[in-house]
Amino acid sequence: MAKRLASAAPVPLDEIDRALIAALAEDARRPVSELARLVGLSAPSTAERIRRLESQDVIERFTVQLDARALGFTLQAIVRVKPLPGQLHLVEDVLRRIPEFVECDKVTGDDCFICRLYLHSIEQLDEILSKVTERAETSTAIVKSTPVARRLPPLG
Amino acid sequence: MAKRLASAAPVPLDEIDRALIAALAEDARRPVSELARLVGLSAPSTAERIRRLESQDVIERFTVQLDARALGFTLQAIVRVKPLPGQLHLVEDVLRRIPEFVECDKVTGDDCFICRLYLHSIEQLDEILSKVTERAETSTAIVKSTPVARRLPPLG
DNA sequence: AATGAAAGCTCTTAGAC
DNA sequence: GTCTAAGAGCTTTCATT
Repeated sequence: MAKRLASAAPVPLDEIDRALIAALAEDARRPVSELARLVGLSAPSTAERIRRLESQDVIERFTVQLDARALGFTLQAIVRVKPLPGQLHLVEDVLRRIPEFVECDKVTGDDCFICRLYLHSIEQLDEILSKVTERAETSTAIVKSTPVARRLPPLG
Repeated sequence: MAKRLASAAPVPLDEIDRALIAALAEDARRPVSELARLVGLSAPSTAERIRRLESQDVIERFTVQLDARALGFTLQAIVRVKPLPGQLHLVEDVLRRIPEFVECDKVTGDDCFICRLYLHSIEQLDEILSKVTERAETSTAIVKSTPVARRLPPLG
């Protein structure tokens, strides 16, 4: 399965590709036969399109989206992390190793990292951030609601 | 399929549930028979566990993770958005309607919204933010790398 | 690239522990 | 809550257009 170069031009998608991706985004476990009906192709063609989208790296993977609340994570926070001088790599390692940080980006500007943190309670915030504050300044915002939950970007 | 109450106690997961979720997170399209082998149960029991995790809302959905770069989104930005007085609801609507905002949280503190924005080019940043800046102050950080890509929270 | 038909798997249901 | 067994349904292969 030939891997696409990171620098290559965008993969062009047709209407059927877009419909297929939308159907898979809704429920990735739908049988190929059902997907085929939805996009108006035969099952073999549909299966081949899915394989093609995977080998072109348009589809990274099929995965499961969990509900943080059902798992007892009653709070979410967005934490901005600004490492103290000389602590950049250590801070990155610390963030990686704390599993409650479910997402973390290194960004331009004053705050070096922006991270999403899942919490069982507000008390847990201090507990977790204490592992970071020896090496970085942090600034925490508690999530009150999520007007846009993770969604697909525009496909065309 | 009885829906779980949002306020209910966390759903307790056993080792098999955790293995099953991990296997589905890696590849949500794996056949039940393969999942069954991986977790050491029969196919019918495995299928029933998946249904149970869905009806308990632990599993929100099975979905597809796309590669933004293969789609031509060469840049990602994190934008903090602080609505001007009286513009809060309108700003929220604007963010929702711009599909390049793939995620958006309303948070405590001075910046009301924190959003993730996919971009085809740096020129597109101004283009998109101009729809917001009439109604809000924005502060943009460009993503340089992603030390922690979206991952599962701790399950146990 | 897409299709239909058929072989081979996979899923689900049923019934029992 | 789990299992086996068997029928129903799905996926894949391949020859064809």
